Amino acid sequence: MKNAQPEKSLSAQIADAIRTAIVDGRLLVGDRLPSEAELADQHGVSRATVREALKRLAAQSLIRTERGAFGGAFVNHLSYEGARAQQVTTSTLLLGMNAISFQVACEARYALERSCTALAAERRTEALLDAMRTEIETQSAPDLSDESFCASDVAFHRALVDCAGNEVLSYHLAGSVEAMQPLMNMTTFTARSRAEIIDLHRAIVTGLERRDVASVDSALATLEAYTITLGQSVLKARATR
Amino acid sequence: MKNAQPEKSLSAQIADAIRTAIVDGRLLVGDRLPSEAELADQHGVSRATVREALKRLAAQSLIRTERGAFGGAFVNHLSYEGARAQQVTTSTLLLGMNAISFQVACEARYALERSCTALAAERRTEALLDAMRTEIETQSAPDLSDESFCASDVAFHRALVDCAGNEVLSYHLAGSVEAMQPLMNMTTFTARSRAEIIDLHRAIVTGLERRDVASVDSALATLEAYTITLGQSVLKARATR
DNA sequence: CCAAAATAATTGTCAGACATTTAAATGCCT
DNA sequence: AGGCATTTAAATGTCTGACAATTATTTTGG
Repeated sequence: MKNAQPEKSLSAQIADAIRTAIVDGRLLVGDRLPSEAELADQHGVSRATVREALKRLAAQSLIRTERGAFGGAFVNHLSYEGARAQQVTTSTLLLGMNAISFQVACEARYALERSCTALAAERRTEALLDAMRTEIETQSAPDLSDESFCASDVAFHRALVDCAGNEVLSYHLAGSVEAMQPLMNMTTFTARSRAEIIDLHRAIVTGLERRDVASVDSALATLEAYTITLGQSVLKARATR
Repeated sequence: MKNAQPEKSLSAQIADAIRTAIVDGRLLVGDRLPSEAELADQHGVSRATVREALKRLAAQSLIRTERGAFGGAFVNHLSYEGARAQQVTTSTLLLGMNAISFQVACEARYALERSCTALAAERRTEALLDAMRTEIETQSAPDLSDESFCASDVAFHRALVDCAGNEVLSYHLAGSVEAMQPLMNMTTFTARSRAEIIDLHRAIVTGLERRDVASVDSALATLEAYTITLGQSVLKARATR
């Protein structure tokens, strides 16, 4: 295995070195890196170059910097929330830049979401079911804006994946589903289609209450099919306009 | 909604401004940003500060820089590969830092992977089935190292998710599954356990050939259960040592 | 003993310089 | 006119040295 790119910038090389040290565990969460001046000495470069390297790492949330005496750069604790937020921005950008068809995105979204149904039916808690019921209430308000409806929809599905009681699964699913939300939001919702969606949400909650995996799964499948037809009719309307 | 942190560093503020411009579509893929000197003028800061901002964006693969006349910073095209690589490093770090139990990770991994079975059975191609058969051959070599066995295992599962024929789904699943690989690799494989795993891989391929969703799904479920027992026995062996 | 002030360490920012890279413009020779 | 070598200009990459701002610690004064 050869070195591939010996012509990378110094700041990138230094960032890579530190990143590797963190990933390999030579630097642990909370550890303080040497000061910028020391790092500059160690690597034989100027402080400006070290700073650019540190900014790269900060952009990935791998480190944070604190000012003042005994400040410096510290290895960050990466939280689920932080990691998810990063994943969402990356995925959202990816989908936005690659002209994904609505149907493909929709298929992926529901395929992913359905991976939690079995666990969710088994482990759902009253608290999460209540959260889902509350969102259904919200969605039923007649004068709700499209944005608010979508936001509540996201919250509903978020609660659904949390029902699986597996934080790793929640992290991946919430990130994937949320990243696709901008594509999902292409559709505008009529009162008729909202009613349809809310009915399916009710079916999901009922299925979870009864621990009936099949009915939850089929409600999600119906929701997927319905969302795709909604999307297609929106596209058709735009084409003939 | 208030501004939360008006005391963010200038380089972070400038990075945010440019990032927002990219995400909002005011800067398109391939567009060239103003030169560092121009950006410094526009924002009323020094070139060093602008450079730190640009390095932050480069770390997220949002831009790339080219040297020379008519070089500069260009908005990047985010590829599936690039996005997946970023997702894997973030997720790997997250899991490594949060002391995830083997069982929880395993459960999440297989739950996610099973989300592609229905589509995979429907759409599998001969090319991908062949790729999976080839990996099974590789895994059957008696003098294979544990690392090579794991690598082939990843390739096998990668081909499986690709069978679903949905690039968005492949992206999310491949990233999620790959991120959990380090945790999966805790286990060491005896000849006996390898044979067991290979048998299940064969069952998966056979199921896909016959477009038999249920048998693929049950093979994955068995594989999950077997992997968990393997992990537990490894833990037990370590505890009593 | 406590509070205020000085101190020191460290990051954040700036200004200017030089090195390096690269595409385009120029000039020269055939 | 056309092709090849050279020069030029625009840009990023790096270095140096300085100062500002922040903050934990130490010192000082009452």
